[in-house]
Amino acid sequence: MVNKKVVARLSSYRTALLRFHELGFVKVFSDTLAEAVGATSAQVRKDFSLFGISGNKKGGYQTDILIEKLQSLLGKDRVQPVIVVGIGNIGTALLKYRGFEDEGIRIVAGFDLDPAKINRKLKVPVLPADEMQDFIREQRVTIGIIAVPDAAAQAVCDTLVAAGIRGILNFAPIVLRAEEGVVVNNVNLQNELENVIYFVNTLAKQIKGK
Amino acid sequence: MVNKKVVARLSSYRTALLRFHELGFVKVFSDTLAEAVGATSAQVRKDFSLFGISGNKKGGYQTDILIEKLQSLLGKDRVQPVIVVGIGNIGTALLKYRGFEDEGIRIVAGFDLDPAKINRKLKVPVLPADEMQDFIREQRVTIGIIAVPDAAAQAVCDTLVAAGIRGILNFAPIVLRAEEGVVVNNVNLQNELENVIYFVNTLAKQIKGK
DNA sequence: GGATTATTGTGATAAATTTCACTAAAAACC
DNA sequence: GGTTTTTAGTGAAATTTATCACAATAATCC
Ligand SMILES: NC(=O)c1ccc[n+]([C@@H]2O[C@H](COP(=O)([O-])OP(=O)(O)OC[C@H]3O[C@@H](n4cnc5c(N)ncnc54)[C@H](O)[C@@H]3O)[C@@H](O)[C@H]2O)c1
Ligand SMILES: NC(=O)c1ccc[n+]([C@@H]2O[C@H](COP(=O)([O-])OP(=O)(O)OC[C@H]3O[C@@H](n4cnc5c(N)ncnc54)[C@H](O)[C@@H]3O)[C@@H](O)[C@H]2O)c1
Repeated sequence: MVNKKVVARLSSYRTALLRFHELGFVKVFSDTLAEAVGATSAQVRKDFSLFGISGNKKGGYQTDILIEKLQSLLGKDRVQPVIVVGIGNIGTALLKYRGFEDEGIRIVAGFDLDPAKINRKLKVPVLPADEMQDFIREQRVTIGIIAVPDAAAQAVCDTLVAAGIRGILNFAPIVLRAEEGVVVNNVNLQNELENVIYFVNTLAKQIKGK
Repeated sequence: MVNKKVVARLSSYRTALLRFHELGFVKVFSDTLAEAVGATSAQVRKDFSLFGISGNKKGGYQTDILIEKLQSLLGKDRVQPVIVVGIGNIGTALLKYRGFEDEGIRIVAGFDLDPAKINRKLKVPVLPADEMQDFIREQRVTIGIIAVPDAAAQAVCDTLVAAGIRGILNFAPIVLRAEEGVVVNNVNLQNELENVIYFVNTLAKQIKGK
């Protein structure tokens, strides 16, 4: 019943609400929120009802209470430690990004095979890959990001899962196999770009064709 | 009828096929392909039938012909020039990534407001934002990637569209408004991570609850 | 305080997407 | 050359996801 898309919308609602809150909005209506995230008002209400979130007939939803509930649903009530494996282009971008901290996501370490990438002095240290398993166990990290080349991704996945990682965000363009109970979410940037290219090309053809 | 998800699968089929081809596979079956991309064989065949791609009863699909057809559908028969706006963490990762070139995606320039980021000498030059519109028009670029802070994203989007960009891959966590006919695809990394966190947390609860 | 208005909450309905399950045809086998 | 096997192709069915539309109700107005 609760699927990836609904949860993604919850995240978007939350992001939008934080902005509204900052702008001083005390309450917000389903259609305001819908507009902000590109959905319909009925969908906003349906989504909320799915999680037992209710507002006020007339009067909408109280911004701070709503934020509170979404925070809790999305696990924002405590800091989530996350590690990044593969400190190349993408891995570095993630490590350097300052936006996660305010959102309760703390990248606690990076790992890489390449000795040149290792640096224990950084605020977010980059450690050798062979220290990864111990680190995960000791720090009880459950979320990992895979940003290694595709050929290495499955092996890294296996290692992570063996050490106790339960959720993976994967940037490598392959389908990872992991045991039941491990959550894998893929971000394939090339596919995303190709998607744009496809629709631009077909739209262009349609227009020419008309 | 043709939606984002189908096209995303086409991209995945293509990626998998290139690997199969490299491994010397001359033909491939719907269930092999399905397994490689995490789909079902019926879905693979349905997807292909949607695009008029047919194989051979028994004998499956001929790898090279299939690749050819997907290439053409995905606009790989010519190089697609792309620009990146905002050469921060994500923008830099994209500019430096070597994998796009082999895939017919050429990042032709980056743009940034910050003078410190400008460098015309690079293989992929980083240019001042105010040269962006002329560049797009002169080079007839139609695809752009937005990797600027959320507060700047809508303005950048408007500028891009005014200059002729028809498709946008957006990394900023806001919903961009663009005129009809402009394709916008959002990649929200924070949402993707929160998704993983959500499902890890709810799975953990379920297990404890049982 | 009764009428009016605005907005939620949700069953019913519709649309989209996926899977099923079977037909047809090509290849392999005997 | 006929039989068996294998796999594509595809309508039909099932499932999932989104929209509609309206009753319920709280605030506002007069
Ligand atoms: N950068 C992009 O824009 C982009 C775009 C599309 C896809 N991707 C995908 O994202 C992934 C990462 O891309 P990137 O550009 O950051 O790659 P990269 O080559 O810059 O970095 C990969 C890093 O992983 C490290 N590594 C390799 N094997 C490892 C292992 N077993 N354990 C730990 N570290 C290991 C390497 O030393 C390197 O530092 C790749 O799968 C790539 O296909 C990236
Ligand atoms: N880096 C990540 O891991 C990450 C994670 C989640 C979301 N994001 C989102 O991706 C976007 C980019 O993130 P980032 O970390 O690369 O940001 P960043 O701050 O490192 O880089 C942004 C760049 O955009 C430039 N810029 C600002 N306004 C501009 C304008 N009008 N025209 C041209 N350039 C302009 C800045 O000078 C800067 O170089 C942001 O919206 C961020 O919220 C990034």
